[in-house]
Amino acid sequence: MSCLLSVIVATPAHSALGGALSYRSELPLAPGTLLRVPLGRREVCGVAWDEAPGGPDALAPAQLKEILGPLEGLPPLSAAWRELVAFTASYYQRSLGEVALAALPPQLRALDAAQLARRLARAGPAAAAAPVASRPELTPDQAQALETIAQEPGPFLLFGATGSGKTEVYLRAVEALLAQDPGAQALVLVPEINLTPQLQARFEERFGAPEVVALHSGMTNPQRLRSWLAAHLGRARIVLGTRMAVFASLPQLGLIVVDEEHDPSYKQQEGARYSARDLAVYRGRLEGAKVILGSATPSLESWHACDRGRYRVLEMPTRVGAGALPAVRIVNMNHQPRGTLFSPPLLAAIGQRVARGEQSLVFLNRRGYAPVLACTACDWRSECSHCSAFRVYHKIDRTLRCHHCGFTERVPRACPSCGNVDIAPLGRGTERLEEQLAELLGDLRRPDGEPVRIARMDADSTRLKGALEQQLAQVHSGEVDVLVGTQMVTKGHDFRRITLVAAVNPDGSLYSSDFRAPERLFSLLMQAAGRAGRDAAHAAASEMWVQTFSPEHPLFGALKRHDYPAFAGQQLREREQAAMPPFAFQALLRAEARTQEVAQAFLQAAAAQSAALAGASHVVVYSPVPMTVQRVANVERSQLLLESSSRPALQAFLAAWQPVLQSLRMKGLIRWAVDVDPLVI
DNA sequence: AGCACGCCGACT
DNA sequence: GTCGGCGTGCTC
Repeated sequence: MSCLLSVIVATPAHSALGGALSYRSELPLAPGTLLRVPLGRREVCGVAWDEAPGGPDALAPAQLKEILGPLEGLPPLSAAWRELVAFTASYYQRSLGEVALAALPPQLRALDAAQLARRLARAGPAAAAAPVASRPELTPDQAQALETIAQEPGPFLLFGATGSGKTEVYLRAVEALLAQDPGAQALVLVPEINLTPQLQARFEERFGAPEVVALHSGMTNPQRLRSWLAAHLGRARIVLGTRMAVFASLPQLGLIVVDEEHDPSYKQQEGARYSARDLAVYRGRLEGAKVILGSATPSLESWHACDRGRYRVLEMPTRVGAGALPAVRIVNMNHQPRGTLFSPPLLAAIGQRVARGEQSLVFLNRRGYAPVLACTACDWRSECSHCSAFRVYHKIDRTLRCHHCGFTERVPRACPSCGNVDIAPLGRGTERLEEQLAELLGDLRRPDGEPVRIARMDADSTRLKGALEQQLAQVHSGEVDVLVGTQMVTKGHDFRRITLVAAVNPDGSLYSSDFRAPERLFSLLMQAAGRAGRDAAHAAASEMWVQTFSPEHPLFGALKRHDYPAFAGQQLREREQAAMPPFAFQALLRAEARTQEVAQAFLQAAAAQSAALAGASHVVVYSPVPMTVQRVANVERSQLLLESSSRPALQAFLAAWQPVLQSLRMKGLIRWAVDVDPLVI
């Protein structure tokens, strides 16, 4: 007598296969069991699901196929894990199977029974806990934060200045968890792959290497499977990873840390567009695990949640070791001659640092030599033929590269349009900044009499494997005097000798149409400022320089005082008046098509059929607008904004809208997707 | 998403 | 005469 089984498999949100499929099985299998099933002419991996088979659109039992069998030796995924997946699928408008299967290591699908058995055996028994290494004395701030974490349920927002020792709080919180229950597990999320090795080293040093595993997309498939199994079997105590790790199977989860919780990288930008930070909070509640969100510049969403008493804020305003935050100098570029790159006082300040053997960091959020190349005789610009964007001039290899689609060509000798040989770079990126800085500082000498050394660090210079580590080592060893870099250099790195940080041209984002631009810029500048004066011996003389044409902007006033609460308060008041997030809830319907007309027509049709849907009276449906970069790789993109003051109303609306969207078939439409709580509009 | 089937242009 | 383009449709 065979029984019926509900199984979810990896199907995209808008195929006809939305929910679970029914199969026959000789043996009853517990929900959460991983198994292999036939699907069409393929064999795919699936997960036994909770719902009873035989829904309204069920097939007759005789039409059902038999499962191929469970993945032997793997305990089922827990009810809490399944609930997290189910919530994610429903909240972000994707299919169960897509979310569940994307959350599992890819290699799990590829292994046969024998290979899996070998992997399971190799995962080995848990090693004995290593003795805890010596630990630094806690600051009063840290001790206070940890006491509150021990006593209250959370979630907590650890609002700690750069260098205030947030990592030590994470380490001690994990320590306390393991002291209370040696079998417990902790999940630690970081925004970027780059940041995992250094944090992993600190956790391994404290808890012993076998206790800690990493989980991020930079790992090979075998490595990922190994980490995943260690977590799933309860052998690893600490899982450290990027946003994808929020779905790690952790049967004994007791604590979740989200470091740099404000970082936009926590929002997945394709497939199910989830926010790992928001899901971490949800998961904590689901599993009774404490959640710590840490940041020096929290997201306004989290700050607002503290205002409303939903999160508990833990303040750590002082830097460890009496280091002071750098003095902020705002340079009014309106008083400089037109086209000035470095104002004389900034140049002098960098010169002084070089002479003293200290390091400076010059920050510009644009890689390449120049963002546009232009003909001086006609109106030719280095446009990309596949995208509505300019190709960036990279002088190093004399190429024009599109940063959206990757299209690369040699720089033409002469203007392709009129033949004029005089084509000139417009604007500047890190390559040009490095070159110009070398000219401006060329005569300077280090204390050892050697000429000044300037280095550049961005996605281009660190593309090769090991290059990032090598360049970081050069900075740490003092080989470099002035480091030019993009956003990449402002995150997390503990540069001990840097005493000056300069943002030469941060204005661009200030007047962008994105209402989150000031929040991001403030965070970026605070983060950058945090790179300076981390060594107490030089902290007093450390400076953060900002060159701007809008010195009166309130953002800079708050930055000068290192006053995040003032900035956040001002921004939240603006957002409240304008009824914007976090005072309103948004979703986007994005469409990609062969032509802009088709993309727009799809969105128009979707909007036209929305008025009668559940929740529609509480949802504002705006008009479709082309995306900022309208065409990428010859695909036209457009989007439709939805807004509501009620999250449940928006959710109900989106759920009711889904079948309508699926029924809209349009020639030339490539794909569409819903983005709930979008970060970029 | 895969993977089929199906119906129209340039090649051995 | 076939190889192959991607449009349409199905998968318990």
